[in-house]
Amino acid sequence: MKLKIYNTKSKNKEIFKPLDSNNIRMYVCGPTVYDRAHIGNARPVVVFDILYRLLKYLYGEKSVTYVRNITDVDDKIIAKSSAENKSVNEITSETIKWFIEDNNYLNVNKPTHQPKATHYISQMIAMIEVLILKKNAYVLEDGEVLFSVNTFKSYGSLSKQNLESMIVGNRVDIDRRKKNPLDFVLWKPTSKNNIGWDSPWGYGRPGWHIECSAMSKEILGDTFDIHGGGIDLIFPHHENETAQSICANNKNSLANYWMHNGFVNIEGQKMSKSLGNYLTVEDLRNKNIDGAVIRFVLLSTHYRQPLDWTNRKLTEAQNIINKWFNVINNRDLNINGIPTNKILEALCDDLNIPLVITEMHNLLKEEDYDGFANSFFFLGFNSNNSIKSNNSLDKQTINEMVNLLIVERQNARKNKDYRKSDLIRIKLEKAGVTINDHGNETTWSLKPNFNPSSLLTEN
RNA sequence: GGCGUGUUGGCAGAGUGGUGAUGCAGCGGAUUGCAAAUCCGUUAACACGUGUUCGAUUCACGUACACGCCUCCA
Repeated sequence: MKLKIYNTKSKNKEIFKPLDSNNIRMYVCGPTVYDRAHIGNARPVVVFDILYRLLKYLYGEKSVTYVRNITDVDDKIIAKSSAENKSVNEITSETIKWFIEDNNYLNVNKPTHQPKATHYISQMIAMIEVLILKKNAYVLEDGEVLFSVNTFKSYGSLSKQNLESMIVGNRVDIDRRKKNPLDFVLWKPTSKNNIGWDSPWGYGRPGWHIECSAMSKEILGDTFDIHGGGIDLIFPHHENETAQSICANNKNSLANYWMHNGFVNIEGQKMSKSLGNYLTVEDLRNKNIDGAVIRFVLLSTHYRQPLDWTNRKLTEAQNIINKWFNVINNRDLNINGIPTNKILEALCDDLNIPLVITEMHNLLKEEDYDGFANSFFFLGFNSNNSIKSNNSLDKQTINEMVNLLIVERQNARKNKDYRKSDLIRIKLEKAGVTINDHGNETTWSLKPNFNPSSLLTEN
């Protein structure tokens, strides 16, 4: 089966041809760690998790290297550290911990490498030195190093911009010291009491773009297969990154395929702290919304389109995941981890996950429960949490508690004490337990928002 | 001003040059003590205009509207 990927570079869907099919290399821009991850951060994490799973399936578990970096030096981090009177390291290590917890909650596979920028300072310095030597960069009097955009003739080719119109655009800062207003920072001088490192140009810290160039080179090599990230990164971040890497490495290309995911809106509006519609993964966890439900919503719109996060969608997703859980939990299944062909075909068509979801519905209609379950696990909907994470009760205790109430209700029904049986049902429903009566038999299942605490209270 | 994306039924959301997905909601039915869940059936759409074509929602051009990027941002 051939994987097709929409390549930002060519603006076309292309058949994916790896540089080396025994060593597929993918780099995705990860978080700047200064705050809790919002659902906009979670989208690329989940989308590229699916791609990672797919690549491993197509080329072999050990043939895929997936790098997702962590930016742990940056103005926002420094601002937060001084605002909260904590060290940069305290801020970043705490945020990284949150990020990992959120990812686990969403059942995201761990990338092969999660390099931190601060661990690659010497590689960045080395790369900047090469760029200066090759006259692609220049040093200002105060020790600031800038990349010279004019020295790279393909500058703008990834984002389809041309230099003149960008400069005409009114928002480029006019720094007279720059040879071209678009020249960007490689190394930024700073005072000794700030976080920084010694360099040939004095004490300072790296510019934003150079870290990805240095880390991808170190871990994946000069040229690799796939580079991903949010659509907003196309310009300037990825444009600058390619420019640096191509110049420093003397290669034609940094990544062969560039993939960009669309933004997340909330109820039709851009998410922002000032609008008060800022939604983090943690917020959803606190509401007991299952990771699989969040995952479902994030995947229910094609990754290149904008995704509108709405309450209505969340409810729909909850119902679907609930139904899927029931299928998985109430059957003997043959699990081999292999999704069906139609699911794979949809995934291979530039990750058409909405179509994948349609196929999941079809599998249930066709009563192909094994195919369904294997696809379900492949897509990572086998979340974790409904029982474990939101309480200290173990599965057995919950079973006993629920079964006790079920028996009580059945007895009430036999005695035609429907008032009592209805009360028990309502109580269970409130706790997130769904009752299914089939003739004389009653089965039950847990909803994604199962919360046993109300089972413990008396009526 | 430049670059880019989108406009599909009540809502969400794929896709296709000819047989008009899928989910939710709606409607009709089965089942049920009542529900829920489940199952069966069913209504309903392709922004507008011109062109290409035997035939366009699907291709081309234009118009309108919406959104994103060009500054930190996933």
